[in-house]
This record gives sequence, C-alpha cells and structure tokens, in this order.
Amino acid sequence: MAKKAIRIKDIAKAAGVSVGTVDRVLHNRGKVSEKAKKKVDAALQKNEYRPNLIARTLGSNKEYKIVAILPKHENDPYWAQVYKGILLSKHEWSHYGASISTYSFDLDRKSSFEEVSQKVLRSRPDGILMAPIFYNETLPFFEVIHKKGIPFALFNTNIIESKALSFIGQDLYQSGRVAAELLCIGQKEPGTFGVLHVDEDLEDSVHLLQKEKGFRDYLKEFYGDRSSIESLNRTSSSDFSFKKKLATLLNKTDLKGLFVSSSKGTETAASFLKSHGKNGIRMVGYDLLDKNIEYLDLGVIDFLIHQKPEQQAFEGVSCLANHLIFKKEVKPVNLFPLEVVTRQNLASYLVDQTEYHPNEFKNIIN
Amino acid sequence: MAKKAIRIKDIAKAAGVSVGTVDRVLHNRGKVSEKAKKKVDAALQKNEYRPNLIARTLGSNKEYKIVAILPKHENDPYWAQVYKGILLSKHEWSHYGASISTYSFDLDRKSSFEEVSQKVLRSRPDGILMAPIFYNETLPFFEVIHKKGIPFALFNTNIIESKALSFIGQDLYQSGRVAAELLCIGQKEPGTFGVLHVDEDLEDSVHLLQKEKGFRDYLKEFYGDRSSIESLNRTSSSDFSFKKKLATLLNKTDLKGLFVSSSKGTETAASFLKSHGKNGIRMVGYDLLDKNIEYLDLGVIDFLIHQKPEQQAFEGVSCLANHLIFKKEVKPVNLFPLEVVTRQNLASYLVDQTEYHPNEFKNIIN
DNA sequence: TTGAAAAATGTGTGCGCACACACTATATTT
DNA sequence: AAATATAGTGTGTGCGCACACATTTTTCAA
Repeated sequence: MAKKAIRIKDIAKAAGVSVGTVDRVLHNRGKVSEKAKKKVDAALQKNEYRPNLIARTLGSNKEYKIVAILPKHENDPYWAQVYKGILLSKHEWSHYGASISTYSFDLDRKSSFEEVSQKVLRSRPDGILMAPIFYNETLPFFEVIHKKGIPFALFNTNIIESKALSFIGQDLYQSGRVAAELLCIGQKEPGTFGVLHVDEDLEDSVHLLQKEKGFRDYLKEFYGDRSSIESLNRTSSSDFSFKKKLATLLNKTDLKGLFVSSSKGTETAASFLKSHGKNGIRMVGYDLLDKNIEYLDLGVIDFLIHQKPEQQAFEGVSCLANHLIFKKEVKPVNLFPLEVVTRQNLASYLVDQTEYHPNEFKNIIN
Repeated sequence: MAKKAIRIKDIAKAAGVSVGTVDRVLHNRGKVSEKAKKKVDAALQKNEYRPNLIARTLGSNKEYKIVAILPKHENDPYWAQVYKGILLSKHEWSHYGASISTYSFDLDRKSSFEEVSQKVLRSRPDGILMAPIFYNETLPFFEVIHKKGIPFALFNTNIIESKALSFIGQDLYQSGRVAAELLCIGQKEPGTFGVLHVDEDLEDSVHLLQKEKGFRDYLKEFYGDRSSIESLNRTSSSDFSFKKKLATLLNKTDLKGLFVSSSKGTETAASFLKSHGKNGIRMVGYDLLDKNIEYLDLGVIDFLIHQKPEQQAFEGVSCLANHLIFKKEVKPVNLFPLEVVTRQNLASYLVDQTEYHPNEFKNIIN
C-alpha cells in the first residue's frame, strides 16, 4: 500500500555495495571508485532517495553554536519581541544539536556594536543571525565572517551586497506603498501627507528610506503631482523643532494622513496626536507593540503594518539551524507578507501571536 | 557549557529505577508501584524532562493512516488550494510514520458525502480531517467516529458540538466584521450595503451566516440604524431573480459597498460587476484565487480576506499527525489571523504562498 | 510453606543514520 | 618477491526512544 520510505540500506542493496559506500557518496567524503559512485548515483536517482532528516540528527550528535546579535531588548518593546522569538527558537532547537546565545549592543552607541562583534568572533560561532541596523558599521563585519566561512543570516533589513546565507523580512519599499494605499482609501481628493521618522539616524538607516520611497511613489501614482508630502525627522527625544513642525503639520486643513516609519515612532507620534486632540487624522504605523495596540483600539492609529519581529527572529534561527544541522539548502530571501492590522482583525492576530508556534521546515528550498 | 538535554536514562538514574519503569510512567502503560511512580514523577519534574520527539518517531515505527475528506477539487479553485495543502503535508509526513489519503465528495450531491464517509470508515483510519460543509449531514458521522474513538480535526468551519480534537480556521463572525470595517473606511455617510451569497445552501451553511452576522453587527455599530443592508442569495448559476435583484442593487445611488461571503462567489460577483461597468463600488471578497487576484488587480475587487485554505489543510494534517505520532497535546482551536489583502500587499502574499513551507510543530500546546 | 498467579521491574533490540574503524584489493617501492 | 603504501570497501557502534520480552518480587490461596 503505502510504499515504504527508501533507506540508505535499500540504496546499498540496489547498487550492490555496502552502506558505507553509499554514505561516502552521499557526503562525498573518503574514497569511492568511479564505478561504485556511478552505480550508487543511479540507484539514488532511480529510487528517489530522500534522507530521513530525523534519523540524521540523531546519528550525528554535533553541537552547533548559533549566535544572535541584537540591540538591547530591555526597555525596548520592539526588540523585546525579537528576543522572544530568539528564546522560542532556543527552546525549539535545544534538543537537536543547536545552542543559541544572544549578544546585545546599544542602539545609541555604534561603538558598542563593534565591541559586541569582537566578542562574538571570539566565541567561535558556527552561525550568526543579526539585524544590520548600522549599515556602515556592519559591512566590515560581514567581510570578516565571510572570510572565516561562518554562515550568517540577516533579518529586519536586507543588505544585498552582504553575501548573507539568507534574508528574512519584508519588502520595505512595498511596505511604504501599502502604507500609502491605506491612507488613500476613500480619499479621492489630494492633500498633504506626513512622513514621520522618529529617533533614527536616517543616513545610516536604509530601511526607513526604502519605506519612504515606496510611500512617495504610490502617492505620486495615485494623485499625480497634486498632493504634497512633508517628511519630518526627529533626531532625539528633546528635538523641539520636530515638535513644532509636527504641530504645524497637524494644523493644516488639507492634511490627509500620517505615515510613521518605525514601530517605536508609531507610539511616539500617536501619543502626540492624542494629546493634541487630533483623532480624526488617518494614521498608519508599524507593529503590534502594546502601546500601538492601545492607540489602535482608541482610534488614534488606523492601521498597523505587522512586521512580525518575533517570527522573523525565529525563522532566522531556523534558517541557520536547518543549514547547519540538516544541511538543507535554504532560501536566500524569505519575504514575509505585509500584513495589515485594523481594529477588527487585531484580535485574530493577538491570539495567533501568543500561541505562536514556529516552523521547523520553513526557509527551505524544496 | 550548554547543559545536555535530559534523557529517559537520566531520569531512571535519578529515580533509582530502570528505563522501563520510566517508560511505563511516561506512557502510563503496564504496572508501576505507587512508590516508583512517585519517585519517577519527582525526577521528571525536577529535571524538566522533555522527550526528544525526533528519537521518539524513530523508535516506534508505526504507520498511522490519516484520511482527509474534501469536496472534489477538480474544477474548483478553492478546494484545489485546500488539496494542495494536503499534498504538501503528505510529502512532509511521509517519512515519519503518517500516510495521508484523500476522499472526495460532490458538493452538489449531499448523498455523495454519505457514500464517501462510509468508504472512509471501511478504510479504518487512525485520524480524520474534514471540512464540515453540510452541517446536518456531518453530525451523525461525527457521532460514529467519536464512538469508534477515531480522533478527527475540522477546518474551514467550526462545529463546536462536534467533539473534534481540534478546529483549524478563522473566526467567521469576526471575519464579517472585518469585511464591514473595510467597506466603511473613509465613508462617513451611511447608505446601502449588499451581502452576496453565491451557490450555497444557506440553511446548511452556518459559516456564511456567521459572516453575515458579523457584517451586520459592525455596520449597526458604525452607522446606527441609518444604513440599510440587502442580502442576496443565489441558489444556482441559472438563478435569474438573483441577477435581476443584483442589477437593481447596483443601480442604487447610495450603494456604498458589497460583501461577498465566499471565495467562489467573489469571482462570480466581480465578473458581474465588471461586465456592468460598475468599477466604482467598493467590494470585499475572499481568498487569493487566480480570478480574484485578477479582479483585485483590475480594481473591481478592493479587498480580499485571505482564508489560507492551503495552510488550513496543512495544519489540519499536522495537528492529527502530532497527536498520533508525537502524542502531543494539540490546541483545541487554532485560529488563523484575518489577513487583509490589497493591491499593494498582494505580491508579498503570492511570494509567500508559492514558497509556502509548513510548520511541523504548529497546533501544539507547549 | 509451598507454588502458582499476578504485579512490578529490568533488559535487549531496532528504528535510519553518521562516523570511526577494520579490512581487502591493488599499486608502488625496495 | 616481499614489504609497504594507499585506494577502495565493509562492519560495528551509538544517538534517544518505544516496545517486546525476560526476570524478579510480591501476593495469596491450598
């Protein structure tokens, strides 16, 4: 009935050799004669051999050290979610030959990233997962680990020239387009739109610029040149000129909507709007942070684009683990859908999030 | 460094018994003295024993027969997606002791469901996955398999009184609310809204009624009694009165939006709208069927709520497999998020869909 | 108090694989 | 031709667990 799965033993019999030879062919290690290799390859082909990954991990009990490099997650709800994903994956993979450890750096101090990266190198990891927040600072680090042959995966932000094993995240340009689309629904008349970047060093933050680009492009397509866009950038929490500009923007009568480019910024902007009694303005932000959920419920925020930080981190670890342990070929790019959260579908996301269970076999080709 | 995972052997040593006794306690089979059980339980607790699921599947090489009961997927894009999920899961689990076979019935002929269910029983399955389309017809079947002790999982539609092992799907009431919300965005003035049910036997279709209920409730909350809702139900493709009523509805000047309750209906309604040149009316439908995607792109459809039929089916099989093979406790209800698809985030969903890779460890408690 | 039945516990094997090791056939050197 | 190197091959063990089976201990009736 259900044909049994083909084992190495079956291949050996079919090829008229021993399991040892098949093993050598499969992992091309040791010496194998041309003749034997051909026979084995033929048998593998013919029987469509697919290794039993479960038995594979049992057999070899290597320990792979995976390291995740993140911004500090204390007092930071976004990176706390990321960290939660890391913890989950730690739990998940602990049995199966992967140990995951986290190294944190300080978002305010670029030098701390370099310190941490040195520490990581000294720990001799087998794989590295990281969010390349500081574009300029991470590039040389990529060089080093690439030379050392340590596979690494990126999430959150993609850096194409990094030679990473895999990127896990979203299409940020398209994310900006989605934001613009959401602000335009049912608003045929053009007007002014605001883009807010909060507490980020814009020059070093490719990801935010990509979002803004997508946002602008969509508006242009939708309204032509008839709408104006004001981009504000808060450099620090004590940036008074930002506050003033924002207040001016909010008083414009033709203000159609606001787009905040980051999850933390969303919270900041929403609290500002609320305290200024400006609940009528449509607003799009990022992520299901507690505060953001609150403002969404209150009607201050209208849409949240869900970046799934927790899942990204989890997939990142899984990607490395699959590569190292199962020797699976992984997808070079793993794009998450751009999920739109509203007041009405919010609850369905929260259920899913708390009971989130990860996917061992994602990020794999075939 | 990384503390090794606790094995049964370790527990046995800690409790001062043999692995056999620990095994008996773990699976409560065979006889174990009170004293021994207490010692083992204490050791399990203290060492936080977690079985190595991988080794577990290797050890016992039982074959579990899982059966999926579905409407025929030929010439039906929705059920074709479901079937794709089944195939994926088949591939995924084939190595690990589960064989999945599909039995199809005819959506137009309720008696064919009963025929198929008889066939299924005769095949003596270890687990059953099904979409309870015909409410009244499935109830007695649930009775039978429940008595026989065959675990079964539902997807697509939940029937709470069914005593199913698990339900995989969405909150359909909330789904209707999301649809209404999407139609209301930026439309402060009340008007007329249409609800379209296409080609379904409404009396037997709890799922569609739940959606309509949610839809109506939201509109009431949003507009009070100032908006009117017209619910149309097409009973067959040759239902002319439906066409006439729909045409009348579309000509109403205060028509604000249309909500189609099923994925296939979405396609039908969209094609009707297009051929009548009514592109300006906001419309919400279901699922990423090829035709629906086309109409979304064209601007005829504005939003699709993604029911993830493929993933639902896959999770359904995984749920049963986890229950049978790994003896894991599975979640009684596994609600998917109500994902909103627009023109701008559509692409990000299509990527994810084609490369969809399933989650072995979802649907599990802890 | 003996002995069979029942209860409780221990032991051994195999799952499919990786990997170390032992072994054989052939080639190369002396 | 013997000694040695080396290419090529086969065998055996263990991973953590389930499960069948063997063994010991206890119970209780005759």
